[in-house]
Amino acid sequence: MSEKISKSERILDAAEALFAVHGYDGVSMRQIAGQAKVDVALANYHFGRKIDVFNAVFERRADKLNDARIQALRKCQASAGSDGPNVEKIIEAFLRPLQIAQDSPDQGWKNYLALIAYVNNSPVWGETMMSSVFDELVQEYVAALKKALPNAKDEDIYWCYHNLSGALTLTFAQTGRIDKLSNGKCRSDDFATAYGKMIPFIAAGFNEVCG
Amino acid sequence: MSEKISKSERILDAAEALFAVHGYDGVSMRQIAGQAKVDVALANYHFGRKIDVFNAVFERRADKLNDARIQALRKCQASAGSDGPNVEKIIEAFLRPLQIAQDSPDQGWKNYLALIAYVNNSPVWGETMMSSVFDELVQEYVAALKKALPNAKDEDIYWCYHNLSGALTLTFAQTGRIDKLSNGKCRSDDFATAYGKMIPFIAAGFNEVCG
DNA sequence: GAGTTTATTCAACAATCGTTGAATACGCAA
DNA sequence: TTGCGTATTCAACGATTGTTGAATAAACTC
Repeated sequence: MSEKISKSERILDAAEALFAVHGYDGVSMRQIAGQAKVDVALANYHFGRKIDVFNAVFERRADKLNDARIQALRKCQASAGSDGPNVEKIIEAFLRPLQIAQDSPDQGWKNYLALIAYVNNSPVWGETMMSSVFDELVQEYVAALKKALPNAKDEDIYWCYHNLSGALTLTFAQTGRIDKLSNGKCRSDDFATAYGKMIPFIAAGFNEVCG
Repeated sequence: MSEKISKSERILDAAEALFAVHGYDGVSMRQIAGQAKVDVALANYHFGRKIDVFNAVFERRADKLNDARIQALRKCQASAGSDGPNVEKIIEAFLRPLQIAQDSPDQGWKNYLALIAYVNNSPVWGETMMSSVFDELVQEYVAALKKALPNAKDEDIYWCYHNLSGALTLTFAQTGRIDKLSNGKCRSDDFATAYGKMIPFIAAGFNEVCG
């Protein structure tokens, strides 16, 4: 028998998977409890209200993700000269840690990224939730990008980051649309390839607009 | 007194505005009816079930949008030589018709684009709904891009389109996140500027990956 | 203006929602 | 074993959900 997972974690796993697909309002506490094989009242007991379950899911993996990305940035800064890393290296540091979602045997990571996609695109949660958890990290990356693009205006950097964020978010969502469009040549869940194409694409965009 | 709007259109307007912000499950028939100042049962009478209201909203402006984009493509193809327009012209034709959402006095257009963002990022609706309404148009643009990028592999074109679609979708969503990140220097609802930065950004990405 | 179709409202249905207070089971210290 | 705090279940609450059949109003035809 493999190691046991506590019921409170099973609740978060179930909530993560369901919220990622159906959004906050598309999931009931009973669905979560059912999928976690737990009584309805237990989620309330452990986390409080439904919105608190949602927040708990959103924050659970945030630190690990932020740490991995910060370390990737530090590493590429360390191996660069005093001018700092170029745009492509910075984008790569931003994206590659996300492959944990594909490399990890834990399907929860993929669900988590899909949840981020839902939150980031939501007019309700997009600004507040994303900012509270990811802004510090993003501003570090923006600072690195400004150093790599000394002639850029601030607003240009942010618009380019906006494009990066959008492309990334759609990847997270794993909707299957590109699979259909490309008639199977591309696969939504193939993050490695997605990032491989995205890194030079985004870097070229930054250099064009901010160069 | 200005021209009257029929109750069934008021229902669609209300549904459009609400679905765009809260998604399918975050909106009740009673909210829609309330905002449209109409009885609860009327939406059922006119459109059928709740999901049919959703579909009706999604399809209402689709033809007009597709027509405008096809015409823009035809126009830029006509003014190009026999080699066809270059990437930047094609992307511009793809994006500029969307400015109707900003130029039109009808706020509904902005709501509609936000709804598209919701659908495109949804693992539930993303593949089926988007494909049924927009695939024909997209494949026309893909064909034009292939002609402009004769050395590109098919899958590269689709991955690049994926990046374009993601950046565009996040713009549609108008979440206000870039406003906060940039400390007010960029505004989520400023589509004209967003497209102005996006066109050279995306074109450079295509040329880099598919060139 | 009578008759008929369409549009709209009213009232109500069963089902599901989030949440809670009380009851029961469990885990561990003494 | 006794006690006690935590974890979990049970049963139920009022509120809201989508939907519908019947009743009423408006628009249109002849």
